[in-house]
Amino acid sequence: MPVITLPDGAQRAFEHPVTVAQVAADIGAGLAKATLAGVVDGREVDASYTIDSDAQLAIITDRSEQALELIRHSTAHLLAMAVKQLYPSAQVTIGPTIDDGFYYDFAFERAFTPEDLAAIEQRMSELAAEDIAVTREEWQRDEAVAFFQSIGEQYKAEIIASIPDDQTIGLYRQGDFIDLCRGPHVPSTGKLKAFKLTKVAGAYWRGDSNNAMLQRIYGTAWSNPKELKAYLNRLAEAEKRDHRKLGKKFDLFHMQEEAPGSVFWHPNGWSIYNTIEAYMREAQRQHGYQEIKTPQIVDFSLWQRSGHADKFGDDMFALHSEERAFAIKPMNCPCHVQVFNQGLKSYRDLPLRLAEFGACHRNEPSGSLHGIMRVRGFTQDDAHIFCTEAQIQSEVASFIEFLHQVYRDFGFAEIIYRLSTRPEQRVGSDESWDRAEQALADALDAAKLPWQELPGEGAFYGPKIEFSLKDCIGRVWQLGTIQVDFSMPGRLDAQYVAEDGSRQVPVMLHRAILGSFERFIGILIEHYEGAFPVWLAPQQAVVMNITDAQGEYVEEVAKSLRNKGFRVNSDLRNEKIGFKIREHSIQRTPYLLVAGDKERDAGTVTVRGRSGEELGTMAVEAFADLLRSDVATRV
RNA sequence: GCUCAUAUAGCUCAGUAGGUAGAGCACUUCCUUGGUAAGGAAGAGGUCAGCGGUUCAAAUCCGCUUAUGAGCUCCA
Repeated sequence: MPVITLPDGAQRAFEHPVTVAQVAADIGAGLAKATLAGVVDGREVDASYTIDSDAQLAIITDRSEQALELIRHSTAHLLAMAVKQLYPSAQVTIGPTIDDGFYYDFAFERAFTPEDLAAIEQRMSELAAEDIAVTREEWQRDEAVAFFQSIGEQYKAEIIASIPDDQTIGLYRQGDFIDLCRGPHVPSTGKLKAFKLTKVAGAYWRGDSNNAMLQRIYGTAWSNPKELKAYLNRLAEAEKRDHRKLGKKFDLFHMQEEAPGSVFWHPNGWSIYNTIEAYMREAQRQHGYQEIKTPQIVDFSLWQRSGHADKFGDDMFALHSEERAFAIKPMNCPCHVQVFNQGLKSYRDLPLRLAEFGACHRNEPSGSLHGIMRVRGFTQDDAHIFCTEAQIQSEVASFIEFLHQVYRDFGFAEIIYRLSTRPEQRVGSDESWDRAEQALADALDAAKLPWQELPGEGAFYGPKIEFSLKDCIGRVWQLGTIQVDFSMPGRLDAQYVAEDGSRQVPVMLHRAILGSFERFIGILIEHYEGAFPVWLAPQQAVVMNITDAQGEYVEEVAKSLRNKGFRVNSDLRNEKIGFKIREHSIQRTPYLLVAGDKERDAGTVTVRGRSGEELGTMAVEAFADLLRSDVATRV
C-alpha cells in the first residue's frame, strides 16, 4: 500500500505497487502523456519503474530540468539503432550526452560520409514516428557479456565485462535494438521530436591514442523543434564571432603555410597587442613585479638540467650551430632561475617576482593548432615568484586578486576555476604536496570562488590552478594559471640564505594572467565581436569630410587628436558620407566624426557612435575629453 | 600525431557530365562634390595550394606533399 508524496506535498495512496506512469495517469491524462521518467526518492527512474513502498515522487516531463539529459541520452540510442539497421556490420560502443547534445562512437570498416549522416537522420525520424516502446531489462553480467559477444558486439561485451560481476546489468530494448545502459530512458521513441546530427569525426577507443580509431557521430537534441531551431541559430550567430573570420575582416593578422602556427600581426592587431602589453606592464609594476628579458635560443644543456629535454624534448625546436646544440625556448622559467641565481639572495629578497613578456616556441602537434588560440609561437605574460613555502598562500591570494582586476578591466566576468592536484608521477614529498594543494584551495575558498578539482591533473612538479574562459562556440580555453613548483629551483641550484644562515631552496610559482597574448586576443575578438572598447580599439575615431572643401580641416582635426595620444585617422575619399559611415560602422570604429562646412567654420565635429548613436556636434576639445574618459573607464 | 573533410581572383563563393575559368565586393581610372549604413561608368586581376600520374584533353579523375577545418589525443 504505497503512499506517494509529490513535490507539492500532496499524497496519494495506492492499493498495489504502482509504476511512475500509473501515478502520472492517476493525476491526469495530460501529465501521463507528457511523462518521460520519474525521480523516486531522489533517484531517476524509468516511467515504467514500479514503486512498492512509500516514496517521494517527482514526474519528469519535457519541462523538467532533467528532461534534456534524458532526451539526449535516448536520442543517442535512437542513433545507434538507426546505424545498426542501415549498417549491420557497425559495432556500437558508447553514446553519452554532452553539452547541448550527445554522440555515439561506432567501430565501422569505413568512415561515415555526410550522405550517411543524412540517411541515418532520416531513419531516426522514421523510428521516432513509429513510437517504438523502450523497455528495461535486468541481466546477469556474464550472460550479458556472452550475449553481446554472440551478436558480434565485441566493444560492448568488453565494456560490460569491466563491470563488477555482482552487479546486475540494465539493458534497454527498443524494437530489434538492445543496448547496455544505466538509464533512465524515455518510454518510447515517439518522445524524441527534435534532433539533428551535426558532424562526424574520429575518436579513439577509450580515449587512448594507442587504440583503434572509431567513428563518432555528434548530434543535438531538444524537447521541441522550436528549441532545436533556436539552438541552431545560436550556433550560426556564434560562428560569426569566430576570431579567424574577424581577424581577416578587421585586418588584425593573418597566418600562412610557410609559418604554420605562427601569427603575422597586421597594424590593427599589433595596435591591440601593444595596448595590452602596455597595460600589463604597468599593472605588474604596481603589483610588485620586476620586468626582465631573457634569451630566445639557449644551449640544450640547460633544458637537460631543467628536465624539459627529458619530458618534452620532442616538442622543442632544436637547432645546431658550430657543433653546439641549442633549443628555442619553450618556456621562460629556466632562464628566470638564471636571473635569480645571479648574486646571493637572502630571505629578505623573497618573495621575488620576475616578469617577462616571453616569446616561446613549442612544436605543437599539427592537429592541435587552432587559429591564434593554439599556436607554435606565442608570447606569455609570464612571471615567476620565488618565495618560501609559507608565502605560497598569500602570494596565490594576491595573484588571484590581480587576475580578477585584469579580467574585469577586459570585460570578462565568467571565469572557470580548476585546481589540478597531484599526479601519479611526481616530485616532492607528500607533505609538501599536502601543503601546496591546501594553500591553493584555501586561496580559492578565501576569494569565495566556485572551483572544480581535477584530481591527478597537476604537473609533475606541483599542483596548479587554471583560469579559463569559453570561446564563442563554447570551447574552453585556459588563459591564466598559477602553479607551485617544488622541483625546478632545486634542479637549477636556486638558493637563498635563510634567517638562521642556512642555505635553502626557494619555492617557485609559475604564473600567467593572459596566458599568451595570441590566445587572449583571440578570446577578446570573439568576446567583443570585433567591437573593441575605446581603450583597445586600433582606430578610436575616424574623421570624415563631406566634400573636398573640408579636407584640410579634417586633416587638422585628426592630427590634433593624434597629438593628444589618440588613434585617429581621416577618411578623405571621394565618396558620399553615407558610404563612409557604412564602411566605418562595419569596421566597428567607436566614433565617426563628420565635418562639413558648418563644422569647419565653427571648429567642431559631429559625432556618431558605431551603432548609429547621434552624439551631437561638439568642439574638438570636448570630443577629446569624451575619448579620454572612455579610455580611463575602459568602456 | 590520428580519422575524415577542404584548398578556384585581395575577400566571400559559383564552376553542371573531364573540353586551357565566372559572379559580387574590394582594387585602378574617369564622371559625380553628394550631410549620416552601398552614386554611376569603364578597366585590370587567376600556372584553379604544390608535385606526380591517367587521358587526345584535368580546376574537374587517381596518388603523394603542404596547409586549413571538425573531432580525438596532447597542451611542460
